Amino acid sequence: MGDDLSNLYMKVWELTAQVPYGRVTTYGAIANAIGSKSSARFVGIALAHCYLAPFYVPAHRVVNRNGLLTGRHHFPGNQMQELLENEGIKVIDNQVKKFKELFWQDWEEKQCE
DNA sequence: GTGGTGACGACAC
DNA sequence: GGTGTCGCCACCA
Repeated sequence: MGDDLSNLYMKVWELTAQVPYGRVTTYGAIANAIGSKSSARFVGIALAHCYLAPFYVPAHRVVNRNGLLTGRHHFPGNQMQELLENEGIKVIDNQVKKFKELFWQDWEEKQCE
């Protein structure tokens, strides 16, 4: 594939884009899905470059293991929280309410090999 | 080619 | 149970 962008970044973006409306996921879950479970940091970096993705990446649905909106500082103002609340997700004290219930990790197993 | 960095996670104390 | 520390792997200067 002649992808100019790194395949790892692309994986993170695709997995993030698979998160359905009103659901959230974690960096570790994505890291585990791309095969680098120990590199949850890399997921955050990939989302930080989500503007490079050729499609819309709901990065606001990705929070840390504690359900905290650690990445909201990278959004203009409190857009991240507004987007989550717009989807019916209650955010209190920068933390997703009922995060454990809204947590979603049912990645589509796209086995092409 | 090397060093530093980063939207985190797990473990130790 | 909170805090501190290390690890981790790809990107950027």
